Amino acid sequence: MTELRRPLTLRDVSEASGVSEMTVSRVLRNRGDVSQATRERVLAAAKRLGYVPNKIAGALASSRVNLVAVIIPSLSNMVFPEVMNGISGELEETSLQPVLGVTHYRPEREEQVLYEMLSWRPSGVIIAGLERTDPSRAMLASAGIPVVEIMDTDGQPVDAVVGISHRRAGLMMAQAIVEQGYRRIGFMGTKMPLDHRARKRFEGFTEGLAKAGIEVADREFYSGGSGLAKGREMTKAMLERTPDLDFLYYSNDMIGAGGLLWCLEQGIDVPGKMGLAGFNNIELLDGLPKRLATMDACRRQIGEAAARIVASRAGAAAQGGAAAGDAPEGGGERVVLTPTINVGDTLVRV
Amino acid sequence: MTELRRPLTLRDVSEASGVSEMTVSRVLRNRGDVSQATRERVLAAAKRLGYVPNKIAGALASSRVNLVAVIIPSLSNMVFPEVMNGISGELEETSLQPVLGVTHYRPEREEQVLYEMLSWRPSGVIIAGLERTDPSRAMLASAGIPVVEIMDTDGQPVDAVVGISHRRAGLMMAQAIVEQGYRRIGFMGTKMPLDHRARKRFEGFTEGLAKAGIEVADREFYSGGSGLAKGREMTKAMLERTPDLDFLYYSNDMIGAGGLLWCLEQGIDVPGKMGLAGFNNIELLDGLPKRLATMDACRRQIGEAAARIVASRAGAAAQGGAAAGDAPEGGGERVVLTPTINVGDTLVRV
DNA sequence: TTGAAAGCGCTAACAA
DNA sequence: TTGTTAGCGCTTTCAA
Repeated sequence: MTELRRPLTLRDVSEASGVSEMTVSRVLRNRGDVSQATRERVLAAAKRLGYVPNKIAGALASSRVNLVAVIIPSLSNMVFPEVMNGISGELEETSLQPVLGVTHYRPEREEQVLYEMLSWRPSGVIIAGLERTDPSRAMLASAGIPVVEIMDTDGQPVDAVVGISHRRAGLMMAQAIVEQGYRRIGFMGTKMPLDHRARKRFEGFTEGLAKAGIEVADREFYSGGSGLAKGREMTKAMLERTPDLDFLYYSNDMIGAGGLLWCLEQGIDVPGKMGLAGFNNIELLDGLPKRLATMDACRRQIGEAAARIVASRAGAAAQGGAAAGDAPEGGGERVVLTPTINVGDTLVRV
Repeated sequence: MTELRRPLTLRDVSEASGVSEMTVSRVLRNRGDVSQATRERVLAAAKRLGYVPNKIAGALASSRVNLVAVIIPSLSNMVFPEVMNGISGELEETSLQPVLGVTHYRPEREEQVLYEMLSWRPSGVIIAGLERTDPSRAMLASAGIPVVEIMDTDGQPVDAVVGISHRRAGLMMAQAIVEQGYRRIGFMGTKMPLDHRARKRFEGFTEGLAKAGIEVADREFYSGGSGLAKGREMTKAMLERTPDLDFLYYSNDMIGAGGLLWCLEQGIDVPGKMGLAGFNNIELLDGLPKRLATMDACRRQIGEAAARIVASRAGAAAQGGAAAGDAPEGGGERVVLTPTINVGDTLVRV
């Protein structure tokens, strides 16, 4: 194998195969009519040389980039990998490729990441949440590409939106809890300014309780990883502080699972004396001694629906539908999924 | 806000500010000397218009791309998000950006992803594992950029490598187990052809046992997600089949945790009658009723070290060190980290 | 400190 | 079916 001094170009393949650059380009992209004989010669030459096309040049020339920017707050959160899987699963059918950016829940970081990704002129953006800085919103609005905001539908999207209403999710859970006769309810969750969706669930939750004339009896907020251990600690602390609670609502399954394990160890009668519920329906729950009640946030479906929107609009644009920037090109799709309660073993008293 | 018909270019900023394109470019990249007055006019115009530079054109012109391709098998695996965090943490100090590709443990998918990413001419590649198809290896070898293979050091890298010896990890665990007097040992793990690192740990493990004249008494392999539930099922099945086992070694913490929960529910004396160990030292373990013995795979450190190698070499190249393709440019770094056993509560008999 | 010209590697559009 | 020409938006290089 010869050591190369520089990356190969189309011209190298052209010379090696005795076919014009243009025709080589056609062969490699499967565009236009090329005779079988020529095609084979080109392919053979490209393979022999180990040619890898330069998408940068291609993208500049064609002003077409098969990238979709996906911007999420975190990878550690369990939630997002599954959304990602939905997105990539759906995009595999197309020529689009997801490119991931992570913001760590920091708005200014989101701004940077967005700027960075938009400067690659992707074919679309899928971005978590609806809350963002004005500059971020302005960038999205003027990018001239499909923008899908995901996870949450409580707010004003820039363009399309796919998600669930977290407010409604909280409200539904409150109703289910009240229906089961629980009255002294404690809440544990992440510090709110960071996590808007958790905040909205909490707001919906208190609203739901209020309808039954109930207030949250105790609450605690934490920051840092959503671990089992955190759930244990907080649960212990809360029950020592407010021993007469009969229900614990957690803003995510991970801390909920920690709380559940702690309660079971203490020999607390679950769900007889104490009910528990989390949020997200993570796979983990299936393996616990009792299944924590929770709510399915439709993560995979959200990813899939978002990807479909981008793919269909990007496809239409590529096939020469509306000109770039031609006003809201049919856009503004609004997909509101309905989360379902998974009662598990910790909500319904038998 | 005026609706735009096309993406803004440098020329637009140039016209709006009355400064040449070249000088605008200098301002926006902080290169070369520009008077304070000019700089301010340009910046103001760019901001007012909402200009976002086109990196595609920039990259083509400068043949410099601030992207690092990161290729991993899965996002669901717990392991990789933390490696990713290590990588992005380290790259935040530089101008490099990680771009993620996921292979789902499929070699042919790896080949595609690699081809796709290399066609964007990234400044480096960080890729999990050492086992890959010949075409993949060829692409990496001839890309003319730093390549860091991570996680595993048992094998022949293309260029640099950062990781642990999984063979040695398995062997160490075997020794620790034997030292504690366990003799009837069962193994549970993923189906091997998929997961080379799990395979190597298993090989090292059997080798370690063999040194003590012991063989694995029972084994079971599964495919599909590494869930708590899987660990429960398998553990139950194995202990019904081979009731006299006194130790269970799991190829990952998740199934190990499931097994542990099951054993505790059954009232099995852990670690007196039955020891257990997993692999990875995931955060989850801290919240279990007993902490599963495990091994720290140095995930974050691996990500950091890999990113440092890419950053330092990419930096050197950009500053005009060796010409591209100039033979192994100082490369071939080899970072072998040493995993440590975390004995938890399930390995050491008191 | 600023500007003008050339060209990065590819593809669109048109010609043969 | 194949080839030619121009140019995508920026940066490099060189001149002023």
